[in-house]
Amino acid sequence: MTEINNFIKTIMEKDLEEGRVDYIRTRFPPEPNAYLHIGHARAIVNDFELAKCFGGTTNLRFDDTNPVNEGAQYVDAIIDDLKWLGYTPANVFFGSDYFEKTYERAILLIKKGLAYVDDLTPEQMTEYRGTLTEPGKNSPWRDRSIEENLKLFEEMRAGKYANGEKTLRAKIDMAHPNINMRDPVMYRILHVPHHRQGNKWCIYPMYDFAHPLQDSFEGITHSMCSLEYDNHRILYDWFVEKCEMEHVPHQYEWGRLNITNTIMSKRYLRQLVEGGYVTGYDDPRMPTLVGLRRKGLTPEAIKEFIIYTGLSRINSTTDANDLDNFLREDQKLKATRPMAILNPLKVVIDNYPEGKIEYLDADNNMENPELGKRKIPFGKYLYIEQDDFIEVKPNRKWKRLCLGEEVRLMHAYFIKCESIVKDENGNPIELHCTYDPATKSGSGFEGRKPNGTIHFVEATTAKKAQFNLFEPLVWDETEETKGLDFIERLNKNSWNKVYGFVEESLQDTKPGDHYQFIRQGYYCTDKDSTKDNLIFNRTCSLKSSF
RNA sequence: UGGGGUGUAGCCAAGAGGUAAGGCAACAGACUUUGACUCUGUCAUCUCAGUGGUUCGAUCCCACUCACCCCAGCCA
Repeated sequence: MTEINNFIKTIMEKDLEEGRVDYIRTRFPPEPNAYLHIGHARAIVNDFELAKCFGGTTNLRFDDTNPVNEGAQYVDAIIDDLKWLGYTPANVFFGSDYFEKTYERAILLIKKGLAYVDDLTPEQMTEYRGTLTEPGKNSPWRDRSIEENLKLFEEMRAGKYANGEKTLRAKIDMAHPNINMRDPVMYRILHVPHHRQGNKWCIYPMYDFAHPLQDSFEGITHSMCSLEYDNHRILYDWFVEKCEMEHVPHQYEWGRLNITNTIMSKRYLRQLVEGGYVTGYDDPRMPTLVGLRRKGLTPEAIKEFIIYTGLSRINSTTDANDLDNFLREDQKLKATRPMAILNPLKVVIDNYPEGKIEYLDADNNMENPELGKRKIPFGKYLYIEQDDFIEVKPNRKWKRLCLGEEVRLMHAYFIKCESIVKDENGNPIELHCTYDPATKSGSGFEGRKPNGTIHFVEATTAKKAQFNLFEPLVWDETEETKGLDFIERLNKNSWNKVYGFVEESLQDTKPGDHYQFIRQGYYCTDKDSTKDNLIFNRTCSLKSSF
């Protein structure tokens, strides 16, 4: 795997060299309220890989300081995604496990006169905060005595007040040019049960207060987050200092990853699912990790994509095709390469005996002999791809079949096109060819060079399959598609469903298998559910001409 | 029009005063049991958003300008 290298790594190296830290510890802190997507994967890969570079460790910490919308089902899903990606956290922690310790630091702040209980309503608080260009003004409750604040805060915890009635605020500066410093709320009252704490708490710490303390409790050295938190770093450092944290963590920000034509926000992803536009969070079209997994992406491909695509403080937009490129690269030597014909053109080998079927040896992957061989049938009647034939050779570059020319059928023989049967519109519907037995694959024949190599499927043994993005592979055994009359173009108005002929060997797919179709796309079988999914994705194709 | 962040090729991304890495894509060619893969070559030179300045020398330092992103939740 490619070694990671980016500006955060440089920071870590210097911190180590110059003695600011003597170890590296990172954390991945998802809020358990959504499924992870490719954007999270970038954080995960960087958090883990960067720590790994220096022999450090990474914690998984669920940032569950807001019980609204958070749930245990997401916790399991996130752990599962991490496992799938191949990462094992040094520890699995929950922000809520620190509630008591966090509370103690809040008391400390109150005692130092740096926090106060405020009675302002949410509307008033907005009003008092000022605007981007005008300073805010002090709350009338800002100067309560330490004793009163202590008492009130205890009462807040004890459940004496209703939701929204009071907050605990840091006493910083209502005129600060950075709005985050205008007495940010540290605790709000929420009479909502917590997925782990139950009804133990009715006050919950805000992210800005909880996160730096959590990082400190865990001895995190480098706390990475996205650029939008840049404005919060000043507050992060303020809490670490004023709460007298023994360990001082530091926050670093990087730009978010965007992908062309890909929706990444939780809100829109939820709309896609709830609106029924997709079949669920694991729909192969979703950028979620569970979706990409069903689509056939491998953890290796995702990691390489993330590492190669780099990291900076720019919010970048990467081409969606890159992900497919890395999948192709990853599977190049791992996947077997069966043959399938999507737009069949009938071929009759005139000099081949009627009724004879011979089985030829075919490498599962020409570039990797370790994947073994399989037997593929060859006979008088074949299908080739319509795109692989043109009557008159258009130029020297044309390396496929045309009238009077000879090509190699992959794993089989040279064939030469002798004549064409056309329909009333002049389109070819059947080719008559001859084959040369001397050119059998593996025979070492080198007498002459063919005009390219194309793939094929033996017509009488091939299975008609429905390549469907959303459903398990469907074998179609209906009579009308079995015979040789199946020549119509089935796929013209279909973008998510494609029919085609697949070689026999593909009927024995096993869960976890990946297949790479020559020039067509990918087939993967779901590793866990034993569901088969044929992923026909033209952007995955090995040829740009598709 | 307050504060913060960012501008390097079609897309990512290094370089942090000494004469613009690398990857993807693209293009050209070689090879090939598919044109994929592999290999070779090309691809920023009135060049690093722009304009001035400092300097022997500036993408890098300074000043100003422009563009884009983030911030006014008791969300994270």
